[in-house]
Amino acid sequence: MVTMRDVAQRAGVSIATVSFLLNDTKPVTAATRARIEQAMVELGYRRNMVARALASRRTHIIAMAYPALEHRFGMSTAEFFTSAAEAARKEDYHLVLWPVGNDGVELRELLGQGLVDGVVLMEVQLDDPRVDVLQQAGTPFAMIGRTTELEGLSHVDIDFDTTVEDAVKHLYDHGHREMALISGDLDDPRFHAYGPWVRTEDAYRRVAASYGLPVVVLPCSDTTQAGKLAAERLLTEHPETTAVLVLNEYAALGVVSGLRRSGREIPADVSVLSLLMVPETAAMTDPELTMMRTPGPELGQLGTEALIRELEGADPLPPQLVPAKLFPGATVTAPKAPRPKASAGRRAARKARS
Amino acid sequence: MVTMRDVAQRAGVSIATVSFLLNDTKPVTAATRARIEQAMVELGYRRNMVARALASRRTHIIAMAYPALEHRFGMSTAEFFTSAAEAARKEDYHLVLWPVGNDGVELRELLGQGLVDGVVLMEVQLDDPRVDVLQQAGTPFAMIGRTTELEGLSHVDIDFDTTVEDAVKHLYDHGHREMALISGDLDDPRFHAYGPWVRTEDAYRRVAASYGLPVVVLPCSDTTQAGKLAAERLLTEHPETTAVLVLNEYAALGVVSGLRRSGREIPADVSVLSLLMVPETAAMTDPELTMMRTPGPELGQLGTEALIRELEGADPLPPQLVPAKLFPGATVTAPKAPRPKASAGRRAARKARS
DNA sequence: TCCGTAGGTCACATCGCTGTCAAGAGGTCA
DNA sequence: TGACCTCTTGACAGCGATGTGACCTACGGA
Repeated sequence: MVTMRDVAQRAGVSIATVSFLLNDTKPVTAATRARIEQAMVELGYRRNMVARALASRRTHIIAMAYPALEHRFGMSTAEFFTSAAEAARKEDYHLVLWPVGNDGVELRELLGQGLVDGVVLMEVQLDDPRVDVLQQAGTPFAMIGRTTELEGLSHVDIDFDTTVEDAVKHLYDHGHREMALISGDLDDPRFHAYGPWVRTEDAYRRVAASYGLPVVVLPCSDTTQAGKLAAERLLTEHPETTAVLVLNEYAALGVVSGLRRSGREIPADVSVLSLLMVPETAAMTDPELTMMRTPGPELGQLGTEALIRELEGADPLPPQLVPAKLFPGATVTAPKAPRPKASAGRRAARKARS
Repeated sequence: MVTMRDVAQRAGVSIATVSFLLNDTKPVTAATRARIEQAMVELGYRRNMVARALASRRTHIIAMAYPALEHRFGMSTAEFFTSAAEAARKEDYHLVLWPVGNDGVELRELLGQGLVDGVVLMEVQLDDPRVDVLQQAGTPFAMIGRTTELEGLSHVDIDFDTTVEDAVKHLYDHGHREMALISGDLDDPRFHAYGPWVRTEDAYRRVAASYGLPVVVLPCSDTTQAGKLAAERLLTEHPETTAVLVLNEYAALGVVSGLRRSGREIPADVSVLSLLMVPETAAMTDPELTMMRTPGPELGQLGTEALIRELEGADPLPPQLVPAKLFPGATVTAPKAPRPKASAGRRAARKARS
């Protein structure tokens, strides 16, 4: 293995000088620099990360802690990951995906080993034990998602309020007045405090009310199968529904099949709008789903940047909320028996909301 | 930070003794062991991986090198990853997902830094530049997939021959005689040497011929959209087809929509069988897809174990090929106009194949 | 009684790099 | 010429573990 000592020797300088050049910690004359750089090329020198980490107490590794057991690693997550990895590489960090349990035990173990400089936390719960672990360990971290208590925690998240607002507006503007939300299953212990589900459902209740709409919410877990069942239940319990919003992307696929299996045409009989989805998944149904596109790339990047700034001691990035943007597909249209335009009263109610 | 020195001091022994205990490298008296262990608990000692790595020249980190740019990280990949991570943890290794390019450049960089002990290679191409990089660097590695030249390379892979054989047999036994394979798009430069696609297509041509079936193969890339188009093309070019095998799981979803959009009932008019898929994806269509289930969990585990054995200097695990197993869904049934049972001649032809 | 052997323990060099502190080189100014 | 800077470079003490070689008991056998 070629070490710094070898390079220094060949360049006729001390290893300290090589280190200064490599880390840009002290100025080095152009001539010396040239000699060192040439020596490095000639010897094929590559700096040893482990030794560097030990000496500097910085590994330049960031772990993306992903609760692999509780959450399936789907397309959306993959998006977060790849964009985060890219952002990290730009700043000379390695981002790796680290599967950990939601309870924080494995995370504590990981931190104790001193292998990572910081952590990007995914799938954050409203009251997440992993946050305590990280704080206790004093490890810098950024959340993609957020806990209820946010005091000084750097985070980025989806702007659920705006997302839901835009989604409902889209349907409302098409003339829908009988909507339903197929939400998450908050009774499932794994998810009862899962931020995206709680926040989306809250937002929907608020927005629907402000539009003067009846509030219909059905729980549904995160599988296609569950989506099928939820769709069937919806049709029995609320046959008047003309448009349905679906929170989970896999459930959304099931809702489409479920509705169709029960004889409904999409979108002729029922419009469907998926609230958090990636284009790949939207393309899986026929017709292609209209969706709010999860801002995975943005959030992955922002979260990583926020963390790195903290690691580098730069000014912290302010927390950011990014809404999912509407991507029209072909599953939303006007309801069959068009209702009269919204009355002035309703509009007023909506304005008053604010 | 609590170091070994602190523990040693508190237990009244030298740090060497602590190290011996921790690594089980030399025997330690029960009494000494007890003292040390108590000291560790009291101080909350956790051994520093970085220092350990530097001194022992083993980081205990395994990278799963995934070509994130060329291949989408889908459900199947997630399965490989999680099962591999689990297997690694059992053997006291950390497995992390490391996104690298297919050309080997980033991989070379990663290896140079001395951060990983070994590499699990995913999505192997028939002639993979990453293999050269790994061999040059002298880094132990195991492949999930395989190159053409396998001389002494430890690997595990899907048994494409058996998988395709079983799949075709399933359809044949249902009475299908007009099949088609919607394969990978080998003209796409990213995939022209992608093992699974090449091997599956080869196997299919062989098996179909041995069954005396007409060989119909359509290229198709790995998206739902492409699957839809391929289905339409199939119906125009080979309207006689009664059963279709689909290689890529996302394409399979598209094939189902495509067929249905063209007015075909599934499975009444056309049977569909997906060749490499995970149950979650199979559940996304309606009716649920009949599939050959990708042996992701098995392969992830086997690959990791093979690598770890190599790292530990144990006897190498022999290369293993695992077939995908049939998971009946509801997309395969007998063709509408039942053909006469296979003639004796055909059966003979099949037997003769071997 | 003496020696050999094996089991336990310790001191210390080492892994490859960082970063502090000190010192050398060269220039400026009085 | 000497005092005083500034700009570069070097020596060296860590970082927290590993693992070799030496040493120090005990104990059994001759």
